Amino acid sequence: MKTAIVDDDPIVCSSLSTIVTASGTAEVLWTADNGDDAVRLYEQDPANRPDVLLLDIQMPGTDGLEAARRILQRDKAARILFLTTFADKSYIAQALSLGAKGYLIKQDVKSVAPAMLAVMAGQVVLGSRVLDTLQLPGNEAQSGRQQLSVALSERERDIAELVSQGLDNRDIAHQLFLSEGTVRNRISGILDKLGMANRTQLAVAWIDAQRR
Amino acid sequence: MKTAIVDDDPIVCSSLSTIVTASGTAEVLWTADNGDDAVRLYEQDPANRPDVLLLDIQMPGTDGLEAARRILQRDKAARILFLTTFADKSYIAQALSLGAKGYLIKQDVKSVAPAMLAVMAGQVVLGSRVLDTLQLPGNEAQSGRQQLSVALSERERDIAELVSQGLDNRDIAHQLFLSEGTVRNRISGILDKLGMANRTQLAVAWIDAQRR
DNA sequence: CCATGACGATGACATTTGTCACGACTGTCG
DNA sequence: CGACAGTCGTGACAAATGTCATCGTCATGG
Repeated sequence: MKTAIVDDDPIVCSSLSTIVTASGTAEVLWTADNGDDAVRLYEQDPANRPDVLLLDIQMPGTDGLEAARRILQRDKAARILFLTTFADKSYIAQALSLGAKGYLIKQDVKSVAPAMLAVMAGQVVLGSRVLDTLQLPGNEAQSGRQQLSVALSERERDIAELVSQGLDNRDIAHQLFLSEGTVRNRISGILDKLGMANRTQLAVAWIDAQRR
Repeated sequence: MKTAIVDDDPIVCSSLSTIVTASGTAEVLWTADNGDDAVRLYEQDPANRPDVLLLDIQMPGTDGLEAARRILQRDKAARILFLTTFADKSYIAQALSLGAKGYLIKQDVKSVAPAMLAVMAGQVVLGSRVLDTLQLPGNEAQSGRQQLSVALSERERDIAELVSQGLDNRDIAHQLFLSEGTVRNRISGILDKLGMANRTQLAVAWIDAQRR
């Protein structure tokens, strides 16, 4: 199987390459660190396209969603597997409505190879936490628009930052002049938005996201 | 004030430089990414030595403790401020018995500048969690030797790894074929060894440590 | 042999964390 | 104006987490 990797973090790119290659799952045709390059490289040689494209969402400039949009416009058969840090409801909704073949969380790297195989086999793959994030029943109301709130509000980011420093709720409340209950509620909201199960996951993902 | 920074992670080096410089606390004379270079650079120009040396402990080759030992051997007046990831009891004990002027945890970067000022003023600075790690009463018994158990056992590392992936105790227990109670105990032990307060701190520090 | 330490387990306990259901205030936008 | 979103607060409750004391096995090394 042939693949290509798009991620603005060179560390992620190379470790993904290693994993994919070492597992014998696929050969890596090329990598890119931004959406524009990705689109260009994908269009370049129609005869030698990746079977599955691993695509990060958060990138400077043209992001993964936009890149996917453009690629799918030309090649309806493109198999795109999003591999990103957050299980943001808005991102997931957009990715899937675009026609992506999968949405994985960077957290569990080991699942990349099997996911690629599944995608090759025509399946759609969602990371464990991704599915939980979406409420399965028909998303009535809310027509087609989805301005849910990509990412977090400023206050939420403040709190996420402190969580990622290992502070407990009491300390966070003290530092932000809030009640402990509010902090708990805020964090609960953040976890819900990002499809995470606990503060540790938030801390880990947050650090990963900041390190850009 | 003049300073120098020693850390094997270039990202840490540069961000520390930025912080120290931007805060107007000190100018950075040089940086090094290993103990040997640090000793060499320190000895090089006795007339233009850093007032405070920021020193990481975990580095390939000659580590921070060894470097400090050698530097202090020649210059008893050297002011060394350890800045490292773990509040490991053994590390702290060694650092302080060597005559270091401080021991900070990388976690809270903002405290670096004030700590340097305090050290310049002749004080010894310990990060908040560092002090808690040491039992204040006379450490009777155990003479001078300290082979506590630098770092963690293999099993403990297994668990730390899973914690840093955001798994909860139940999942960790399941994945390692342990009881949940054992997992709790193991984590409790790890936190104690490293002077940390909760799993989130462990996760954050662990990721930081692995990213080398 | 015996001490030691890593490993695993249990049960009890206190604390922290996460959820839920509320109410209230604010500023913005159609 | 009303709808709405973001913010902050409370109280109650369930679940997860961390700590302790205590026990047993096993391997290793003096």
